[in-house]
Amino acid sequence: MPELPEVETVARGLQGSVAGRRILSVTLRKTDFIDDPAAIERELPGRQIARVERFGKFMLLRLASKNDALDAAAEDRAATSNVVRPEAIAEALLVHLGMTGNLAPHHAEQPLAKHTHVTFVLDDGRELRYTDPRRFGRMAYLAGEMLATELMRFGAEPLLVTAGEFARRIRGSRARIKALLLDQRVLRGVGNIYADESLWSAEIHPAKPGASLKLAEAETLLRALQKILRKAIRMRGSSISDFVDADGMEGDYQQHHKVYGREGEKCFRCGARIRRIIVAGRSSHFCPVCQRAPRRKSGSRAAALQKPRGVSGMRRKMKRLGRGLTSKR
DNA sequence: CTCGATCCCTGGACGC
DNA sequence: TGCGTCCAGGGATCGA
Repeated sequence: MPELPEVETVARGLQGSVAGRRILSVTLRKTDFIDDPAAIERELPGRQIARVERFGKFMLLRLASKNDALDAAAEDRAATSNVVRPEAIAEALLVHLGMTGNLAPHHAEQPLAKHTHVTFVLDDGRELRYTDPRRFGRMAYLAGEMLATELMRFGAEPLLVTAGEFARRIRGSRARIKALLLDQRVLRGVGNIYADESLWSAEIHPAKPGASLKLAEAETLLRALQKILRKAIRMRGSSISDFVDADGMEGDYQQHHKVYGREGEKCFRCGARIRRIIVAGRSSHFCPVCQRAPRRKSGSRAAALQKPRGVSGMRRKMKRLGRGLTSKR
């Protein structure tokens, strides 16, 4: 399932293989995952793909402006900047791979794979094809204000966000940390695998409320997440279902998963059996020993089992965390 | 604000 | 071999 490292891998592959190519024509088949199919049929033919970037779990196929040739100098400037300049993303095709999406170039003679819903004929004899059996993906042509507005819905880039900003976003919410990591308005790009892996690394229980994390815990979690994401990118992502990149290659990071998909197996750190529970509506894999359950609520039972609690002071935890809010917005 | 439930969708795993 | 059933999961949406 494509998350940040997988999408980054695909985007890099496409940047190398189709950037600079011109789209000659478009063929749509199933379109129920496309925002505005007519817009794609109307706007894409004749357009040049200037660059392919990742934005959270989205790929952004930036289109060269209609008339001008690619301005190499301008492209270089934009590529080395962390700031997304509005004029540099005036028009783009957004592609979200969902669970089973795949976007990759093929020779035109190659037979269409099953579930091929979109075909972009390129100017070099190849076709950029989008396949997606489950159609949980999404595709949209967006320009100008519409594009800017859409991108503003998302939170910070996990690899760029500062520890302070991350801590502010996490600790300002009472939602559980797992839910916060998956919330694309908080961070863009983190999915179930890397959320579980980073929580295990940081030894934080997935059901722990974000507001209950110490500042140091939040920093540890971010560093763990970033380290894992970088390593996963280096290994071209995780291929757990049938993920392959734009070259048809599988990733290798699934071999390094510590908890994801390891229910019942031994924790690499302490030997306890990895458990799987549902948090935020998603499977959450964790070590019940390394990642202690938060007190109160259903977690109280586990806490009581592990530590017979002091006799009387059963609920001295009235701290109430003075509502650090002011998180604006 | 946060939660759970529900829906979308298909292939793969599993049981008989 | 061939069903039928359950499940996975990102994200939108809705009611609580």
